[in-house]
Amino acid sequence: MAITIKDVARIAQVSPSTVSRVIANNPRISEETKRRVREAMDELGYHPNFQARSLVVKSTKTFGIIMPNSATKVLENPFFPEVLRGISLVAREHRFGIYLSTGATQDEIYEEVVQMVQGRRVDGIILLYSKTNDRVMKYLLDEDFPFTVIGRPFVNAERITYVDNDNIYTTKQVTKYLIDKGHRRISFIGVNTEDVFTIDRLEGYKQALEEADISLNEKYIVHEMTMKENGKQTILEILSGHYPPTAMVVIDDFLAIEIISYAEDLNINVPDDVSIVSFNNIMLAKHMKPPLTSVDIDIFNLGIEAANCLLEKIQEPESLPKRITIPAKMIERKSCSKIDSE
Amino acid sequence: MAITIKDVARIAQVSPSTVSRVIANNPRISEETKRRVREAMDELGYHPNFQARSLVVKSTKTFGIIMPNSATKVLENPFFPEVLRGISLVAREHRFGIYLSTGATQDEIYEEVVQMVQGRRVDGIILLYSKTNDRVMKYLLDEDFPFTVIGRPFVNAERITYVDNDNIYTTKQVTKYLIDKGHRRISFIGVNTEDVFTIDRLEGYKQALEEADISLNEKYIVHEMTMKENGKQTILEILSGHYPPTAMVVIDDFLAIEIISYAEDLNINVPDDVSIVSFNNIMLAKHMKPPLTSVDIDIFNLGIEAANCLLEKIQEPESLPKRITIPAKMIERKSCSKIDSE
DNA sequence: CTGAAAGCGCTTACAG
DNA sequence: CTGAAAGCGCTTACAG
Repeated sequence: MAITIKDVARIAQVSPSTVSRVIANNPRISEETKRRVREAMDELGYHPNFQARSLVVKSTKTFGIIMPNSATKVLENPFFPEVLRGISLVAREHRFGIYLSTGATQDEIYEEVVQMVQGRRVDGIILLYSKTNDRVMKYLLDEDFPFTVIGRPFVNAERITYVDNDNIYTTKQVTKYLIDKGHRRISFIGVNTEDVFTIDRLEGYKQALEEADISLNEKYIVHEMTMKENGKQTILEILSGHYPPTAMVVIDDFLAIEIISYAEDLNINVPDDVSIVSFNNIMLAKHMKPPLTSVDIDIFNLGIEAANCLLEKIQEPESLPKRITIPAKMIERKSCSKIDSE
Repeated sequence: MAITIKDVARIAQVSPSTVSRVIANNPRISEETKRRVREAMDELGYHPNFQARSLVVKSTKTFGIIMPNSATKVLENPFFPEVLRGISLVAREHRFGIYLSTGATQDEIYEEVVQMVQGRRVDGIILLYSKTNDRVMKYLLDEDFPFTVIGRPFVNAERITYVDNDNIYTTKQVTKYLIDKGHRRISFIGVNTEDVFTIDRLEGYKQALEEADISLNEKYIVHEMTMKENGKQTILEILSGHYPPTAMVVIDDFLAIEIISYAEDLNINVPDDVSIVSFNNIMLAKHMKPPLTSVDIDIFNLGIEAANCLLEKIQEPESLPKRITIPAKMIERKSCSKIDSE
């Protein structure tokens, strides 16, 4: 059996309450007693039982982290480890633990969240994604449970604390960058009508086109799904069709790399024939051929700020919802080229 | 205040013990009573308090996962998300939760582990790495706490349940593959004397050379550290020196990609001038230029088996330690070429 | 088939 | 400055 507070009390010749107080470093306990109790704790190798403590103080000192859908391969995307690194950093500083969701479907995830909050397993929750239609967010809001989201909530944003890049603005800038290089036939690849960041980026792209008086060509917009199902074929068609795009803004570096390899199969060169900008600026981006021009969205800081906000929510449940915007920055490398106006 | 078993009892007009029994679906409770209690639970939206339950049944239904050093960027390596995906799968099936370490240094990690086990936060632990000198493993062994490691324990392997590839054998095969293609000047890049899998791979490499009567050239072996500190320079020197290697076995795909990009700067072509095999077979491997020949070590299964073993350890603490070997398989692509014997 | 009681390992008013 | 008692929300012998 594990060592309890009673064992320590017996050895130190004090009551359990006193032991509890020296653990909390209560100033009303004499130094002499503290010394004796601590000695006993060391001698026995005592460590407080966490469950018992949580039960009475009603705080678990742990963050619940909800990932999107762990079943699919989305996780190979470096977003996840990097955001976790940020969250870990602040968790560690405040001696919080991390409890991770395991759900594979939206329903499983929902069930898990309910258990986390009702079962008092965690003090607050960080949602690592934002979808257009999400029961989880609604539930958390209804329960008035402390939570924070990474990404822009599609509804009720004004009542939710979240941290995000300004995806509309950033993508508008990126698209402009392409336009300034002379491109007018620009494709957008990787929308997913369920993922809000994707919708925002598409919006930014559209705004840039509009400002430049370039009319929108629906054929230039390709959905993430069609890339997954039939990526190669799709790229082949778009690139070898009539009026092929001369530039692409691509939802993430992974997809960009995939596209580059398909283009190559067609003897289409990046950046000479098509320019590509993408998002995330993964470690490998600079080692690609060509080195990728990519937007660094500062995932690490997204994680840090989300955790900080959650901490605040937990400590001051009445604090107002807030939005934190993490600056994104395009890192210019060699995947885009100038084009002569036609 | 949250709803407790007492509230349910009151509404259903039974005692708390009875409510507890219907939660456990105890067969001795009449169907009629069960119905009434369940109705009350639904009506109130009751969910059991997890801490309270854990406290009495002395089981938390959660796995503790210990990552190496979350401070560094190691996590951008897709190993981590993929192994987690495997672990999640079995956790979910058995309704276990996942509690993640956050420590940034070896000391922090050690402290966390002690807290996890002494504080009874988890029922068992999965170590995601194996180092040559690891207090954590020793501690777990001394405490006789259920745990499993991914990787070969450097000491006490016979007393520890672990899952691993056969890194020695696999690397021997891979090196042979290069030798069979006519290479004799083969470099090994990415050893780290602290990481056991790295040591094993080096050993496999050495064995293959020995069998082929190729004498070992220490200059061909480069440490992970020197790659981190001075990677480009190192590769430049090795490749443009006297007797440059014509092939390299590289510890992982990331490093391989980096090396390929340095080689390119020197106008050294992969695979024409140097052949490269690496490990992990990341998603991107097939889209590289050239497509990478890489060993698929089946990280997903490593995770699944580690979790299964841990489950077994938890359920039958007296079960004997065992070793599970996950087959690895080289995926041949285009980063290696034949060479004429000199 | 069901209830009253004790207990899991802590914390925290209350009292002195 | 310290202790005895009650209680956090459950489970589980014990008894009937």
